[in-house]
Amino acid sequence: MVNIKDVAARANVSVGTVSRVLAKNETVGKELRELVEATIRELNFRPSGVARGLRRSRTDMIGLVIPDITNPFFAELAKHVEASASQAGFSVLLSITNDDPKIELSQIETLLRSYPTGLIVVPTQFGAPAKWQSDIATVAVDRRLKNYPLISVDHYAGAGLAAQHLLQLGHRRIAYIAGPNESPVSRERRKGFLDTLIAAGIQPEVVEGHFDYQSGEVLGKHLLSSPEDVRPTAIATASDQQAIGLMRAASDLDLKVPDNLSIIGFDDIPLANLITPRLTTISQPVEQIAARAVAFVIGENAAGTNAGLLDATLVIRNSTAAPR
Amino acid sequence: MVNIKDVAARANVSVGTVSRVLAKNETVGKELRELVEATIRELNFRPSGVARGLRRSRTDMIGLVIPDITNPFFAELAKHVEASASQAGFSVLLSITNDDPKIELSQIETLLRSYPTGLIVVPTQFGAPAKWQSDIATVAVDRRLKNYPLISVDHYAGAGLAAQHLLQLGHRRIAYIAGPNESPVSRERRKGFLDTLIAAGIQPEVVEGHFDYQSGEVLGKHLLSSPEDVRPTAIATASDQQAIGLMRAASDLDLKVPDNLSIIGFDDIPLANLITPRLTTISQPVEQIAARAVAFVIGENAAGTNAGLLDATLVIRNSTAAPR
DNA sequence: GTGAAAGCGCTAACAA
DNA sequence: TTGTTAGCGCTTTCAC
Repeated sequence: MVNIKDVAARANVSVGTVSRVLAKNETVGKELRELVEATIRELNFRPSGVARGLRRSRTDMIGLVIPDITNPFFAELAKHVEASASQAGFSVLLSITNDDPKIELSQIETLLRSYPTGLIVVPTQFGAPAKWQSDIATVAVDRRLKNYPLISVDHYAGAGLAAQHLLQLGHRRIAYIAGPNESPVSRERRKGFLDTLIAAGIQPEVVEGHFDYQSGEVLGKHLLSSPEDVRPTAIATASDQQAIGLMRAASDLDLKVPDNLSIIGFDDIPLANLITPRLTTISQPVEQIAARAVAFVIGENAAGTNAGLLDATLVIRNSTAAPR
Repeated sequence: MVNIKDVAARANVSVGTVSRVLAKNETVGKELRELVEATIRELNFRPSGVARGLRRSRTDMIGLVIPDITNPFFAELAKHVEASASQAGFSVLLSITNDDPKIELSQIETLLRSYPTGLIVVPTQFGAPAKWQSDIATVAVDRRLKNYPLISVDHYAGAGLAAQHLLQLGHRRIAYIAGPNESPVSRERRKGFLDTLIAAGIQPEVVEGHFDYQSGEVLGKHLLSSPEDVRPTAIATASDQQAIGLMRAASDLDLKVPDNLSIIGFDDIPLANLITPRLTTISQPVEQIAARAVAFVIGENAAGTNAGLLDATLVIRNSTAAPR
């Protein structure tokens, strides 16, 4: 492989000069700069990020640690993190924890060996606080992690939006399919939903499961099995995946959505807009979350782009309507 | 940060010995080895992968280059690649090309700066052959890339399986929703499907679009708009996403699946098993593909685990039935 | 504005 | 079996 020395020799300059050109250092004279640039192209010189990283004790990489890349929300997050990162000249090291704290720990230990500039992590939902530590810039996304700054949608307020929407449509028999109670995110969404409803004098039935399709279907069947006069006219879920599972349950029971049942989800995954009927849901600003997380860890967090809670928005589509 | 020298000093051994312990080199005496291991733990020593990489001209990373992480098939692939890689002690550098050859080129150039041990790439579908080059182990997945070994399902035979299934159910008026004709994968699937049908004396109607939900829906509406006596009783698609879009089209036209229309997809994405009705489809051995790709680039390709075409399997679920 | 040179933390070749 | 040491390819002082 051709290295910086080859380039220097070929261009009859010192390696220092080549390095300065690489760094877009302004102090290099115009002629020399152009000569060096030409030589770089001519020799097809590809600077070693590894040597650079060793010297600077920091590579142009950011570690992204997520529980599950097949979850559409995290896939979306990864997509935008990668886009922001590569925009800024950084590579992303992907690590998948499967929501297992043990794996999270060892994965992060491995990541740290590469001297990344920063770490963006969606922590595992359960279990003890992670016990790794390092002094590199770290930000938590979606879920709280120790004292690291958190970038996330406002789950509480977002769920409140969903409740309000159902209320405004005139629903009174409302049920809620929650996520696991051990998950803080799940608790916040649930509380946001319930608080709003209770403030309106309504006490919804709440069932609890996982965030996945399966849970939505199973719990949905349960909720919808009651006699028509007590059966909920609207069900909100803690995730779009649950909502989609719920739709399936409704269809199995010959219930028309939204005629016989209104459904509202949470997350606004791409699929939400593709199923029939299109799902009314609470949208997370994923792209913004990703951009902020990246900006934060690479130190570009200008004032105003700090960590913090971002607003969710209500996206009204075809799965909700007034009760009949 | 504590380094190998600190460990050596603390344990009163040479750095060479520490390095050998790190490398699990058997030639280190038991006592010394244990002493060093204890010291490593005591000092919380985390060896620098960067220094190691520089010295060896190769890091314990593999680059994964895919068009779109939000595509369920690629997400699944990424998941298993990450699992296999971290199993073997490798990190994965994720790169997303958005199916843009320009981006692919620059992303790969960036990846190469990190001296990865290997590259697993799902090349962009269209455009000229990529013009980057390097001497590190590279394998193409799903789609052909120059002369690199290809690991992929047998698209042609897989599509043939779908055709056979429809034939066996008794369908005669069959249509096919293909992927873009510029995509070799798309062409193989289409040819596999058509060849089988034509051999049975049937000439299906073929429409062409993209691999996404949208295309399935739009093209499906078109196919299903013909009068009932000429309308296809079964439609196969080049992807599950198209099949799901097609289901939506059918539902909009009040056609029951599989009573009035049989649908068979391709890929077996997780969602295929969750929608209503569950989708009959051709399953790709994604996990196996990922494992082989990783084994190949890290040089563990023992005889028998070579690159090559893997078998697709027919997964019969509820979206196909005999015509009425 | 440019060159010279030290050194980042490891590995591997060689010596003992 | 263990120690010593050169050097991987860069960046960054320090001179000039």
